[in-house]
Amino acid sequence: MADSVRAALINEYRQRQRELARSVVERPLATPPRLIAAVDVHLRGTQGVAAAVLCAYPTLEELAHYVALGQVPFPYIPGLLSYREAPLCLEAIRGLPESPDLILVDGQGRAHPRRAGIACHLGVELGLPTIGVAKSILVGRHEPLGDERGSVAPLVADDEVIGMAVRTRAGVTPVYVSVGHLVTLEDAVEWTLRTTTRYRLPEPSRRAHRLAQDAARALPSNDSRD
DNA sequence: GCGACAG
DNA sequence: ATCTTGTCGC
Repeated sequence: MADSVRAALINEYRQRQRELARSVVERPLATPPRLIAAVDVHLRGTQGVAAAVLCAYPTLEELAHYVALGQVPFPYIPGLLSYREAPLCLEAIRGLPESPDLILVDGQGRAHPRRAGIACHLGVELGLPTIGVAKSILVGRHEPLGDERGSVAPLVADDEVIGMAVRTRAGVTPVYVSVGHLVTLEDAVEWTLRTTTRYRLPEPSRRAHRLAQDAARALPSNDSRD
């Protein structure tokens, strides 16, 4: 397709994100979440696998999980990840036997060029509290943070605090936490730390990651068409 | 024009 | 993310 057409489509999606960003609600979690879920996606060619895991808090015991398979409908374009991964994530979360009180999402929430990362997208679509927990930065910068678990540093872009770099474990690269929907940034950091035990990522996220990875590996094989 | 760039 | 084994280090 012509580059000009592609550029016009990209602008359309960006505009949609600006609208989505206006629907995001940042407010304190009403009650402590008892059911905490996480979602993650693994890709194999044009096929995708999304896994949602439901855990109990505070035990972090796994109560249920659901795996959704399907074709991935959109290319990876930095800033437009939602359109690639959100449909399968929604299917996976909706497949859980109970609605979670909080969802941990692999990727950014507000820490996005238009303040509309995939955690915002899923939260608004589901009407549920979500937190973005990303392994790397999409936009923004931060000062160095302490070495101990629990150290934080504000992630700033356009003179605005859009998220927080959080050391979830001593001696490991921080994760980048931001509001998805129906939480505050303080809640987001608090619940990221509360669900993280001995690894860099929260336990529900790790389980979703492995589940999606295993399911993707078991998939037919190499169809990496364009 | 030159990088940066979630997963 | 994916293509992919071993290897360095606590």
